[in-house]
This record gives sequence, C-alpha cells and structure tokens, in this order.
Amino acid sequence: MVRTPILNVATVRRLKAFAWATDRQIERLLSHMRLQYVEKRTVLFNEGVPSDSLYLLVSGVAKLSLRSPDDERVLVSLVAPGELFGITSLMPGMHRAFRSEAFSDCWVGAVRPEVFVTTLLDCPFAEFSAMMEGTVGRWFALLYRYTHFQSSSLRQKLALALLELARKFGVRDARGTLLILKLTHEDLADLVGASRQKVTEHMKELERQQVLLRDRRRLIVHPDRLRETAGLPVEEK
Amino acid sequence: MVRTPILNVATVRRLKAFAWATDRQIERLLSHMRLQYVEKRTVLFNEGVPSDSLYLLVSGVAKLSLRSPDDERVLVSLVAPGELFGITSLMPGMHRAFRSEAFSDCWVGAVRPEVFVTTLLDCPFAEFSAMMEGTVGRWFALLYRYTHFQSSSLRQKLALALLELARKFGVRDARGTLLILKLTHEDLADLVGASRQKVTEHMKELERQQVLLRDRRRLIVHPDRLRETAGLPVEEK
DNA sequence: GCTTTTTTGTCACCTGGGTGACACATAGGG
DNA sequence: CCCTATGTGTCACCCAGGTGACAAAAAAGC
Repeated sequence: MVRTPILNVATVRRLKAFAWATDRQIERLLSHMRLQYVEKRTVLFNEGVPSDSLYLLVSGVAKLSLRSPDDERVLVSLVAPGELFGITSLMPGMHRAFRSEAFSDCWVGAVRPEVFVTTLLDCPFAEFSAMMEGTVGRWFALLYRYTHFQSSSLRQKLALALLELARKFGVRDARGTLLILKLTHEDLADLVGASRQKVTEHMKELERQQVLLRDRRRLIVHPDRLRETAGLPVEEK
Repeated sequence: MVRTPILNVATVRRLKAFAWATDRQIERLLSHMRLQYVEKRTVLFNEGVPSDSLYLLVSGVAKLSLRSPDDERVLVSLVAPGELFGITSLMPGMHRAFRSEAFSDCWVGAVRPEVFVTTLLDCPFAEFSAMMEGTVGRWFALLYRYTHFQSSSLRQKLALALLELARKFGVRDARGTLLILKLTHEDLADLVGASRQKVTEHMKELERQQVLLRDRRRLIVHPDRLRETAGLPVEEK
C-alpha cells in the first residue's frame, strides 16, 4: 500500500517549488490543489488535448514525450520532484505540446492555472496569460520545431523549417505562400543543421514535387504539402 | 539615406504586436522605447552577456544564433517584424542564451523589461520575473539542450543530456554526482534520439574515460568532465 | 555592359550512426 | 533459489548525409 504524502508549506519548501512565494500564498495554493497518485506508465495527458491544469510533481519521475512522424516516441524530458509541468495551460487556448506519463510511480498535485496565477501574482489570469503568449509563445514554437527535428530526416527538417518561416514571413499569393525574405541555401542549411549541398539537392527535389517553387530569389511554398512532407498530422495549428 | 519609421499606436497595431494591450498602455510603452537602426550583420547582443533590454523588431529581419562546440554558427531562428525578442531579460539574472544580429537592415525598439512589465501588466517586475523563471525557465533549459544538439555528435548529445539529468536528479557523492534514477540505455537513447546500441558503446567509452561510472544500475557522473566532452565553454551555469 | 562575387547544381568519396541478430548478465517475482 | 523478463555488450552490414572540388548561373558593383 502507498502512503499519501503530506502536502504542506514545509514539504513545498523542501521541494524548492515556488521559492519566490510567501507561506500564505503557498497555503492558499495548496488548498486548491488536488493530489493524485499516478502509477508508472499511466498517461496524465496526451499531446494535442486542451490544457486546463497545471501540475506539480511531488514525488517520483514524470516523463514528457511526443510522437514522431514514423510513430516513434521521442523522450523530450524527465521531470524531477518540485518541478511544475503542463505549462501550456498558462497560455490562452493552447493545447498540450507533449504527452506526459509517469516514468515511475508518482504523486502529482494539480491546480487550475487561473488559481495558480491569481494566488501567486494577484493579477487577472487573462492578462497574465496574454502576456505569456506574447512573450514566450515564440519559444514554444521553437521548442516544438527542435523537438520534432530529433527524429526527422533532412527533408522533413527542411519542411518543418519552411513551415515556420511561412508562418512568420509568408504572404498569400496566387501560387501559394510567398516568403518575403531572400534566403540562400546556406541560410537554410544553418537553420536545419545540414550541409549546403544536401539542402540544394532536397530543395531541387521539393521543387520538382511542386511542394514549392522559386521566383527569382523568392520562395513560394505550399503549406499543406509541406506539412505532408514534414510528416505532421493532417491539420494542426 | 534611411528614413526613421514613425512608431505610434497605429504602427504597433499594424505589426500585430502587444495585441492584448490597450492604446493607452502602448502609448506609455512607446514613450519609454528607444528606436535604433541596426545595419545588416551588426551584432545586437552576444550569448552569455547579462540581459537588460527587451526588443521589438519594427522592420527588417533579425537572427538568433549560437556557437557550436566546433565553432560553427547554428542559426536558431529568424525574427519577423512585430516580434519581441531578447526575452531572457524577463527572467531574473538570466544571461543571453543566443546571439542576436541583424539579418537585414533593421529598425529595432528597445525597452527595459521592468518598464515593459509594469506598463502592460501592473504587477511588480520582481514578482512577474520570479514567476516566469519558475514556470518557463525549465523550457529554456530544454531549448538550450535541443539547440545545442543540432551540431553535436552522439557523444556530445549524451554528455549534454546527462548534464541536464545531473542538474535535476543529481546528489553529491564522494565519487561525483549520483543520479537518483534507474535509467536504461534505451531511455538515454530515446532522450538523445539515437539507437540503443550506439548509446551502449558510447556509455562504455565514457566509463573507460572516467567521465562516469556505474554502481549497480545507478549512474555517477563527473559534471566537469561531462561539460568538457559536451564541448561546452569551460564554466557555465 | 562587363567584371567580380555570391549562389546553385552535381559530382565522387567517406563516415557516423542506424539495423538486425544473438550471447551474456542482471534483476525481480514467485 | 530458480526462472523469466529485461537490460547490456558486440558483432557485420548499410545508408543518409557530410566533405571537397569544380563548373554554371545569378546578382551586385561599377
């Protein structure tokens, strides 16, 4: 039988969580936290689902992972006791970026993000949340790209990188999405961590497959087809 | 000659920056923002330096990069007009994670992070900043690892991953830093995106080189030597 | 327009790391 | 304590992508 841990201010301090908060704030927060036992291998949340809770790992080890194009699991990170996770819940309408499951038997505390923010910061959740999105949302996109790079071929990495560029620098055009930058193959190579030569080869091939085309030194891409060659699930934000 | 752009509420709205803020807030923010022209290839800040400004890209394209072990530049991301960058300044005492330079001629607005936060959120900077660190600081460490993976050999990736694990799960021990987890080579392989077999080979070699040792199924690592094999600059947080 | 510099396209060749296969070691459960 | 399942060590072989080299094509100066 497993004994339920006691979750009080002292425990939280020992875990070095919320180091910046006062005892009173932590007490209030704890009163809204539901503690749950999660058995090894159990999935706490899956990537892509709406995120409505923020978690504190009390004991054990949790694991964040994602599914790669060829259906393998990429282990993104291991979560240590005292760490907060499920942070997408702090940004408005954002879905889970990773799957979380128990790497060993765990005790986990869950709170609603609104409670978390208003308790520890006394500022409306909506404002904080918008601020987070405006500032760190970008980093998330980056992390997303890099974690997906992990198990991708060069072709897929290129597609992923071009998709990000299309989102940032693309304008609609009769023939697709026009990237308003002049990029050399070398720039792209630096972006995906490959050699210039191979990038040239793959770009040629992508052009041949009508995934993109070039008008002088401007690229026009076809996001849907890019998404397909990147091996991403059909529709995604 | 270059004409200085006009930076007013309308311009900011067109850039879709700070979409959540009111006109009054944006006006106040702008009154504290110093606009500067940055010529192509000019470095705005370097990785590792203290970060005391937050930037808004007004026009042009900026570039974030880092130097890899073998002294190559990894292009981490291209920044589009309307994006905020230099976000490490929002976390207490954090140093720049990347170098930022102008990819094309740019106009950039700079603000002090305290002004940014207090203007847009009306909450003390110190509190917001601590909150950021406590919540998204972790993601930064991840992004750091993944961006460094880009140009690393398997051996270096392993070292990087083990360093992160040591930071999270390590306890000091007479022989080094003991990781209080039972990890299989397969777990490590998933973490660095490699095959189990190769991980076995490299772990064996690292053991032979006294970078780490094994006590039953627990790892004891030597962070300094790991840092060395990871090809990281000598001392770093 | 002509010259210089920067990109692009394509080779041939090499190497780090993936794959499959299998023996051995270890750890846990009963 | 034994048996089974799970982890480790080591092969031989293959392939994606790196490297160097060089010619053709575009851009950028002038």
